[in-house]
Amino acid sequence: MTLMGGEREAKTIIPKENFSEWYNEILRRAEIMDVRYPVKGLYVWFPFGFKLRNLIYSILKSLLDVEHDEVLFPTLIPKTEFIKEEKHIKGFEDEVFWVTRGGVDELDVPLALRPTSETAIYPMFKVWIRSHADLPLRIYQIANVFRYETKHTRPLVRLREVTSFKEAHTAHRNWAEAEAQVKRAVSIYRRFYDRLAVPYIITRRPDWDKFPGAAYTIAFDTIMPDGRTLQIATIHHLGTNFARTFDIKYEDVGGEQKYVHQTCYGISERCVAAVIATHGDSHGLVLPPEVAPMQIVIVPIIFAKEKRSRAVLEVCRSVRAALKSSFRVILDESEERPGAKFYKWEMRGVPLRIEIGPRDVSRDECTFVRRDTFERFTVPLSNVVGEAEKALRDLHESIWRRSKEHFSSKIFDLCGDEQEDRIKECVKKGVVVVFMCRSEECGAEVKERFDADVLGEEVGTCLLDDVEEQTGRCIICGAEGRRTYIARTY
RNA sequence: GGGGCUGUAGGGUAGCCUGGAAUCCUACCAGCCCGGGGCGCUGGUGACCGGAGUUCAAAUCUCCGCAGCCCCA
Repeated sequence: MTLMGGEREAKTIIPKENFSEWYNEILRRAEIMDVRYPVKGLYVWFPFGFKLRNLIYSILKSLLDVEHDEVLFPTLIPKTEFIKEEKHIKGFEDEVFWVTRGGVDELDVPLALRPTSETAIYPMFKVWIRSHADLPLRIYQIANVFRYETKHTRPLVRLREVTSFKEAHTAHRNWAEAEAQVKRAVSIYRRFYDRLAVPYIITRRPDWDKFPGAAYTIAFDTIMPDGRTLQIATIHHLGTNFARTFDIKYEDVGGEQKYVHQTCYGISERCVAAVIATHGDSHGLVLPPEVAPMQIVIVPIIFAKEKRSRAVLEVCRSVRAALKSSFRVILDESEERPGAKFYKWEMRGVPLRIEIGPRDVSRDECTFVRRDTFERFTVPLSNVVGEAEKALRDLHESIWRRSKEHFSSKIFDLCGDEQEDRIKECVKKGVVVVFMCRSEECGAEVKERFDADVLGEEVGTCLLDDVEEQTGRCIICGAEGRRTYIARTY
């Protein structure tokens, strides 16, 4: 290794240790988002990034389409509707963009750019829902929503315009049926993140941190490489809070008018950030094959003076033809040298690279290289399709296994053995589980003492489906507490 | 909410203090040479965040705006 080569490598490989810097570099170099748009908190999807987004969202849609109907509501909400639900408006008033003028005229009723769509959708629910036969009503939309964030905005994570907010809204006959829907939503989100191989913690958010207007909130969080958590999904049981505000009633079997019980649940493009952050490495993206815009790249190894080069290209093309019906495959015939191509496609997270050169052709083989491990092996040309299927399946399994291992190494279960020093130490590295009561004061004290936010009471994780109810003494006040996750958050 | 710092080609930088208009790397384009991990060589395109002010002269000094980063609540 020459000095020049060493320096070059030091400059171009991106260490993941400095996560923030790594994240920004990857978004740019892998062409996910362009951050150069001249308004704070608004970013541009590059074509490649948008392909990734669409593949991820098509999984989400396919999971929802089973029992939800997709709809699309307007972006603008009249102030008169928006301010109806008192707690809801209180929760959002600081971060709403308002449209106050049409041309040069002041609007009679200002229009809010939706920060979320409850107040757009529920007036229509009132019109749509007449009887118990209309229930359950389950819809979702994928829409942009706006929040006037004043703090540090970040692409995909903290935005003024969330471009890809998937929000589902349901209405039911009673509390129990709505609660069953909450459970189904949890299950849908579990399956979604399982397919993305993104680990998660599911908690019930503390009352003081629930969705404004909700009865309670369930949330999914994942752990970023720096140990901070990222909220990647929320699910709310709304009870009859919004139904009362928007007068959403149905006639039950006995002819009585009753308020519906509602739920809503959402996922934003943070799910894309989670995929990137969870799997990426110093060479760039590592993507689960199901969502990789390019699943296989074929790199021909050609020698100008080599007679067999023509044969190499022909083999490459026939391999592409064989793979094309089952995979998103590209044959890179550009003029770059093979090494440059390797780096380029690694940055974009192509799960499988197939190298084909004279040596391979003469043996009726090709060379596979896996993106996650860089493992290199030859396979017979006669079975490329079968071997590729296997390689992609193996890759998914192994990144899922690895991300779960990494995830569990960042969770510190200190329940029943909560020494203050140990909590402090572990909070710096990841997520800590302790016994806590539900009071807001104790939550504030945890923030003060450990510089950690309360995620909430344990509901489950990607590692366990159901958790046993355990109680212990709250680490702050000593009252009865439950298993509670605390962490530094994004 | 309060305080500090920064903004120079697509990306990263030197120059700023001490005013005379721009350095290097990378990327990009053309050509030669190559091709199993970022080849090399030759030539070329491309920038002082926006506005106002001071000055004979502003990347450089002053003010406002916009954008970004860091620290404290």
